[in-house]
Amino acid sequence: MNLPPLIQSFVLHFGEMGSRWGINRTVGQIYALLYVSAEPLCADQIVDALGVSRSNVSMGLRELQTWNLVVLRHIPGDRRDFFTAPDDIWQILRTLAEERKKREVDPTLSMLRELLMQQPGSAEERFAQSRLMEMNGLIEQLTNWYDDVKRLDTERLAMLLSLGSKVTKLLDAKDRIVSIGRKRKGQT
Amino acid sequence: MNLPPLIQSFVLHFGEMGSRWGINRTVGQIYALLYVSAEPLCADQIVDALGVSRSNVSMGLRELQTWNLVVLRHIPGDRRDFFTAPDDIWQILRTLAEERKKREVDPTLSMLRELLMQQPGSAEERFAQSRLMEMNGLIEQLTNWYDDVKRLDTERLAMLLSLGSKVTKLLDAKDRIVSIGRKRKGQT
DNA sequence: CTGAATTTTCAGAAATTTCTGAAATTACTG
DNA sequence: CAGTAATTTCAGAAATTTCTGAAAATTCAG
Repeated sequence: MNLPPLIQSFVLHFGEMGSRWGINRTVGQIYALLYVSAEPLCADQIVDALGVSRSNVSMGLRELQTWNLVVLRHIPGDRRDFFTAPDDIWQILRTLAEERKKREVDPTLSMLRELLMQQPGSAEERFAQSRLMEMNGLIEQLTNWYDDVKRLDTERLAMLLSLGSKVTKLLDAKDRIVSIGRKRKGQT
Repeated sequence: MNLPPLIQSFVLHFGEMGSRWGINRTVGQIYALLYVSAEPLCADQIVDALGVSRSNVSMGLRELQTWNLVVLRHIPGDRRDFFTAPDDIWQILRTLAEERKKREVDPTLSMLRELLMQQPGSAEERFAQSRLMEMNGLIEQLTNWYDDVKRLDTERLAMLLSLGSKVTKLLDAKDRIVSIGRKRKGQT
């Protein structure tokens, strides 16, 4: 590996981290390298920087493309493919969330729905289905929230984050008002 | 594997999914099985249900314990250890979030902070640091939100989720009011 | 204590994943 | 087109992870 020490540390960390997610070390390293590079890089530059085989880089870039995490660029008068990570880190976050949902959450949801359609054949299965229902409900709540929030522009999303749990104070206030309204009408 | 078909499907799915996260197939299967079982199970019951070796189950249970995802139970007059998943799925979600943060986010944050302390040795490193700052800032926003929200009780958390992006409408209203206030005082 | 029941450990076997080099394919230039 | 540059494919090598069986350790009843 042939990189300035600071960049090397970052790249190595992402390589290790990658294996905790579903991606392999090389893919993690390639992405880290593209992320901190000012200019787009071509495959051979990545080979030199990381010291892995050309074919490994080719496969890694292909995987990053299936994740939509990498942008293919061309330099006029140059036949090679160049790659970058998007500039906007919020966009990267959105892509990551979307792809992970597609790969992890959606298949789980359809599995749950399928199993919940089945007629339970025993008390054990009936109990299991009640647990699957709880899981299905939780995931639906989370994905509904996500589907709603992901449409926000970045400024509003950041706002929503900075507000955090304070949101619930507004809700409490609303609840109190509603409850007072009910009391006036004599409904508990 | 010796399980009712519905439960077997669920267990197998979780086994596969497990490998997409940092856990292995057996650990995923054990957890799925405990999750859908009405009663606590002992290691040998898990061995029979999943058809894996006793030692593998022992290691899997130990890993689940380090994740705090599993509760050890004792039955009076029985020397064996019995295990369950917590009843409350929201609690499971909280534990999962906390442990994943501990293992994935926290080490990344300290790596970033360490690298941001270093004096850049070149223009490349200086650019890289600017990218690390963006990443650090994003992760801090997300973890601050998480640290705030995780303290909410389940009812309020569910409220917050169901509100979703509507929160920002309240914020917009607030902003309009503030901006009118400013105009009255003649400050843009 | 003794000994049986239970759990854990761990060396190495088995399975899986990652990576490479060579060959094939594709894409472009002149 | 012919030729070359660039990329992809893929069989098998290398590395890593997972799993097992046997042995060791622990726990507890009598």
